[in-house]
Amino acid sequence: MMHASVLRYFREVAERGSIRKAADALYVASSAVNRQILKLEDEIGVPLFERLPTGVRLTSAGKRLLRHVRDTLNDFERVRSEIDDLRGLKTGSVRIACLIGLLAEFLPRQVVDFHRLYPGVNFQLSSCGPEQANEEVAAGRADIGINFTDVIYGGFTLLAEAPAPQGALVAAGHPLASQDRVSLMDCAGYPLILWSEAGPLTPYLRSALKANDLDATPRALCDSLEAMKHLLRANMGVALFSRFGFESDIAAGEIAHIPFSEPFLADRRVGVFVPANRKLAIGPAMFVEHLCTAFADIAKTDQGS
Amino acid sequence: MMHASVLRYFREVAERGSIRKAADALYVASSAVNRQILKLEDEIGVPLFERLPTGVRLTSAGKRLLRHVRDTLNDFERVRSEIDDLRGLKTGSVRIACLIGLLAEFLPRQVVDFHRLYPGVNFQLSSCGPEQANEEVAAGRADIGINFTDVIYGGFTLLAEAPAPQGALVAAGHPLASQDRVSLMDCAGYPLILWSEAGPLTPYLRSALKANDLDATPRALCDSLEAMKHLLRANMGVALFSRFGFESDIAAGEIAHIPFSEPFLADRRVGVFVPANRKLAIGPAMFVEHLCTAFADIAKTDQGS
DNA sequence: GAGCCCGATGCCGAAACGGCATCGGGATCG
DNA sequence: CGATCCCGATGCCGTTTCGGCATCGGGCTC
Repeated sequence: MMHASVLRYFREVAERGSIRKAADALYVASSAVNRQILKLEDEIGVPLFERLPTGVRLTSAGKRLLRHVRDTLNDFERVRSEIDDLRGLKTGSVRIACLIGLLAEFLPRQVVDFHRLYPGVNFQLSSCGPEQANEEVAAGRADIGINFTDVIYGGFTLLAEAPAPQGALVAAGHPLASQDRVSLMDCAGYPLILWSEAGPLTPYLRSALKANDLDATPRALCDSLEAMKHLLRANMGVALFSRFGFESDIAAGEIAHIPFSEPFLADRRVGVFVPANRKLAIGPAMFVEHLCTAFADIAKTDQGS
Repeated sequence: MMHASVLRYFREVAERGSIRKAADALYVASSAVNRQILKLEDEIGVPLFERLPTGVRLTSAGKRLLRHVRDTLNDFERVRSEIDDLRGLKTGSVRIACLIGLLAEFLPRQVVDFHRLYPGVNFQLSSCGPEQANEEVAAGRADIGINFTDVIYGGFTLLAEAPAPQGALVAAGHPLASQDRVSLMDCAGYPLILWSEAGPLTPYLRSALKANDLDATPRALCDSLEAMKHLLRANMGVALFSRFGFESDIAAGEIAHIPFSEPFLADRRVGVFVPANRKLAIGPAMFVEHLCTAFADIAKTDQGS
């Protein structure tokens, strides 16, 4: 028992007005209950019961304490069943609208971690562009959103954020791979592998290309991270992305991520958000806490580097 | 400690993020703290901390539990200090506006009982007629009122009530003393000892006197219970009152109380009331609970007879 | 006055707790 | 790359606490 048994003893005695009756109901000897009550009164310093010939009755101090004990035990029961629900399989699902980059590696890792503790929770992961994520959450099609912080405006609560520097992704042998920083202009000189025709970088990219009088047609346009990785590994060109989604390839040394030198690109951040004024069910609430610590880890690691 | 020490251990570990640090702060061996945490996790059935090389960190279940533990310990501290305040002498006073009858014997007895437990609480007892008691409380000059229930109207909360049958008080040897019931008319035939010129009974009394063509002048008019008792013991006449205020003399056999046969007089009730929507300080709140149990005792005793 | 039920208490074995020493593993620093 | 440090985990043991049993004294009931 997490809570001292004297709490249950006290409550039972208070409710039955008799130490012996309470002891019977608790399946312990009345002497044990009696001693716990005496010890409790000694600790509080005030009699909690008045002794009548027919049993005991709460004093005013006892009544006050009983409120506390009831609240405590009831609240504990609630907490306990909340946690039990999570561990078991009674709890519904957590729906997350997430940027494709974090959906690829980061989020599944978090889901796996969480699932180890709470195997009963189901997940629904939707990949979204920065324009859609907010709407998915606002429309109630997702419980939790992950998006760039600069587009998380009113109506949402930002719970955690972490740096997500944009940069160039290239194969290990690519000329850019050895640089510390690259500018958009640097990238414009190479064949490009782009996610889609219109991403958040597109306007800047177009102007950079136009300024250098280069062809605006990317070498490859694909909406699959896996395909993109293949193309990158084959040195087909330069992709523009955050490092999320490529972490394992970067760690393996096959792909390099070089942050942009432009601050407005290098300083982008991603965050976890939920609708303001919507109370999360217990499953999403627990997972969101898990997510937040993961984000805090990213932020700390990044700060340290 | 009323609450299991594991609560404090858990909170300390959660806040310091380290079992050893927590153990140092708690002045116990780290192994003891560690074991309590392990046992707790075993009971809950879910890890509460993730173990990092640098210490521990709460899981989402742990965070949920921490909220509960914090609430519990904080609330307990509050309850404890409330009770301590009462037992000690830090708490202010309890002001009671009370009908003269209950102020004489009943209320002092309750005050003495209460004072035995909580010697730090001071009292201010005001004797009031039925017209004044409500006003004293409403005006904030008293925290608690005791009055006839039929004049406790809106704006007050009636917390407890008990029968207060009105009747005739006479010396032991008086002709009425042997009767079970008396009517107002019976009394009108004897010299009267009245509290004041205008009490709640006055109109009925006057009409009874007038109907019998008797003198409306009472033999004695006095606003002191002590004086009234002396006059009664000397067989100076009949007093009209509830038995409250004369209990010891009745028990001693010197004075007799004969309830009225008229239901609207015999069925009068007195009650404890407080202003609706005013939060009582802890002292008055505790005393009012004490009072309520005392009233319940009266009601029960009376019902049994 | 006998019997009954109440809480309180002495006694004893069982269980829980805390302290000490130690282990193994990851982080850190020279 | 190894020495060191700090972390949580664990085996061992003395102490404390807890619960069960029997009993006591005091009101209440019949």
